[in-house]
Amino acid sequence: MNADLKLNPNAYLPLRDVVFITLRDAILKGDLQPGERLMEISLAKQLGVSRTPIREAIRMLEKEGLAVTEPRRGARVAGMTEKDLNDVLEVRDALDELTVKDACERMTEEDFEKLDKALSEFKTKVSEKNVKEIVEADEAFHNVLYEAARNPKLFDIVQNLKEQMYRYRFEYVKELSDYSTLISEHEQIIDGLRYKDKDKVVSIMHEHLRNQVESVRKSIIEKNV
Amino acid sequence: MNADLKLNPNAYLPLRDVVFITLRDAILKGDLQPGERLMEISLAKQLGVSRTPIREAIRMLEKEGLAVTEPRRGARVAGMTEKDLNDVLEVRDALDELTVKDACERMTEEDFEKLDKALSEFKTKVSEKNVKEIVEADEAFHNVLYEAARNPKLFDIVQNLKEQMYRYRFEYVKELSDYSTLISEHEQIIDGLRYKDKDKVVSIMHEHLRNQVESVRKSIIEKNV
DNA sequence: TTTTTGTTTTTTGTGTACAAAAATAAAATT
DNA sequence: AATTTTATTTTTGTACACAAAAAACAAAAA
Repeated sequence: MNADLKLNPNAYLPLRDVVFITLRDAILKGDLQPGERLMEISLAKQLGVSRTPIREAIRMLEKEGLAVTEPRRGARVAGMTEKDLNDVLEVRDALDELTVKDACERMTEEDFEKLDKALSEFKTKVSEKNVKEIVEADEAFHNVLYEAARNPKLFDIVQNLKEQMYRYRFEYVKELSDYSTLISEHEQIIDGLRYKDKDKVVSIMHEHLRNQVESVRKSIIEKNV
Repeated sequence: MNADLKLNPNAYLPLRDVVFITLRDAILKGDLQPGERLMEISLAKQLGVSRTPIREAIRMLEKEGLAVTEPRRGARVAGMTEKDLNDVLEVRDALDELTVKDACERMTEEDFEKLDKALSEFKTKVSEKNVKEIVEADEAFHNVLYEAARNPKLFDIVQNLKEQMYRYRFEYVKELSDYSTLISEHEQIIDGLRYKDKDKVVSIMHEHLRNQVESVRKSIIEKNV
């Protein structure tokens, strides 16, 4: 029943961090399913560590919204309702707007190079039609923007929001029959940034996310029934 | 040197949570200053608990951005640069916009009653000219909005951002010679919400925050020199 | 005086033991 | 058979012990 977990052997990090990363990845990959219990002794045995680092990792997962604990009843992998997902997407939309506004003002030539590179990489992956790689390339593209915004607080929050909906990251790509709109939107974003046309970039960005929202929403309804 | 901490005796909560709340409050109140070390044994002794709950609390503080830890060197109370504060305020501005947009659509009659009440309370406190109470009333007013937005994810993030700049919460009020603009802005927000005039509410909200930003920025420059 | 080196102390990292609470299973009662 | 009661087991909550790393200090050398 339990996916057999293996410690991500990042030496030089305290055990709690290694455990945290291991558990987080297991949750994100779906090896640990929503609702599944996170039992200290069992996890400790599986990972070959004591309970102490497990507990600390659980506290961290809690704060990241990936685990929920009831006192005296232990922790579980956090689940997501459709409402939760909507809430997250709403916030993300607002922060994506901020991101591109900031990026408009702060993009360097180096950032543009990265962005161009990310776009051509994205096009390549699209032509190869491998969903997983398309998604990764899409994320890479957007991560360039998040970094170009040069606001670490913003960056952290967005990363966390992405984490919370990581399970659904394939859905919006899986659904599409052709990816030309996706590519065109990316191109338009770059264009808008080049000409520092905030209004344009913002509106494309919103449109870009709205498309995702619909497909993800459909899939979560299926999954939760 | 160290403020003597006392356990916030919230029975029925696990010790780690009690410790967490105690430490968080101490940091927010300034009893624990930025940069100050959070030493496990010392804290454990002061609070009369063992190191285990202390460690878990520290992990939680870390994730909330209130503490920073270096491996093998322990944790410190997180500090804030001017850049950090700007970053936080930028995000808050974006989320305040989302908040009032949501509130516009979702406000119930009950919410309006709460808001009216909060406003008149605010006016009372202003007339009494007690800065601390004015700030609290102001926060209460805004919290009504955050709740009226009915987006718990948004709510949590905003609360965390507020926490990070808690130290500076007095500054924008202290600076003002008269509070009439503050009151008028609150009134205009209510008006805009009543008529569901999103654009109006959003622009007032931005203006409202911009005023704060300036005073807070001034004060942080002073404090950090 | 300044730098270097070695020793001691402090502090964190990790594991384990024991107590208390909750969940589960088994027995007893209706 | 259904329900309550009582053991039993599991699991968390908390404390403590020991090892290892880092910091602080002191003594010796330049």
